[in-house]
Amino acid sequence: MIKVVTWNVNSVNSRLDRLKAFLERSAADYVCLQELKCSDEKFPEKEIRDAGYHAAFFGQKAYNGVAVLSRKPVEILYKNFDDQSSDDAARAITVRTSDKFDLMCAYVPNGQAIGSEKYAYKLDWLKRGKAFLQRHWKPSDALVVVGDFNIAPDDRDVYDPVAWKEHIHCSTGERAALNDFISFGLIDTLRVVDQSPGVFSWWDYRELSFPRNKGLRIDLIYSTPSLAARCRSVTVDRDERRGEKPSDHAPVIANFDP
DNA sequence: ATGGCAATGTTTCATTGA
Repeated sequence: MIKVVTWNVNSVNSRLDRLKAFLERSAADYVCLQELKCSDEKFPEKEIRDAGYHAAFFGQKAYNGVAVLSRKPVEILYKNFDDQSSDDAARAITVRTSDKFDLMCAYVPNGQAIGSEKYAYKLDWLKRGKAFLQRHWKPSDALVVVGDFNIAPDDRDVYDPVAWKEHIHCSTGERAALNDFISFGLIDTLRVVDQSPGVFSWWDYRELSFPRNKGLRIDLIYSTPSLAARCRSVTVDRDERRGEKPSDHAPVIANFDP
């Protein structure tokens, strides 16, 4: 099996002990991280190497930052998108693996509030992301696109769809932008293997949201059809949300036939 | 309707997250 993980760690340095324990216990082949919250200089490259992983990273002071950790070395293809827009946020890194697929790790903008400047930036980011995919890949290629999309794809992915109706992460505009992004030719691997509602990947730190399972599924693993056909399971590691100093996101893990 | 929690840097508050 090829095990691919996406996890918003909410500061890689603050989560370093947990990350090392996760690598040990999951034995994942590829771990895509978002919200490193550190510059490249402060990325814990040595400790990750000591844990048996290579690291392709694209950091930023205080905010954002993405990385792909891997058992085998990868080739970095792109940081962010190779378009003409000016990006001051480190939100995407794409690598070529030696397992015959390319892998993009994305941290989609939060969007803050519907109608805000940041909301427009979020929709535009996804539009630029689709154009980026179209420039470099075809749906018949082997491509995995994972990350914190900051959008719950449909109401099964929301603990209280009525309360969240037309709120940030669930709005019609965001869902349309996400559907347009994946219309490149991407499939939500979780929905290949599991149709059930209530599979969440994020729970607010506040209000005892995790014990009450008041969550959202916003951390997603997409792939092109050839790989989706080889997807055998997609699970959320809820244990990672328990105990001392968890991230507010849990890792999402997909297993593909080799 | 509001805030509640956590991390970072601008640090004992402001900003951002979702």
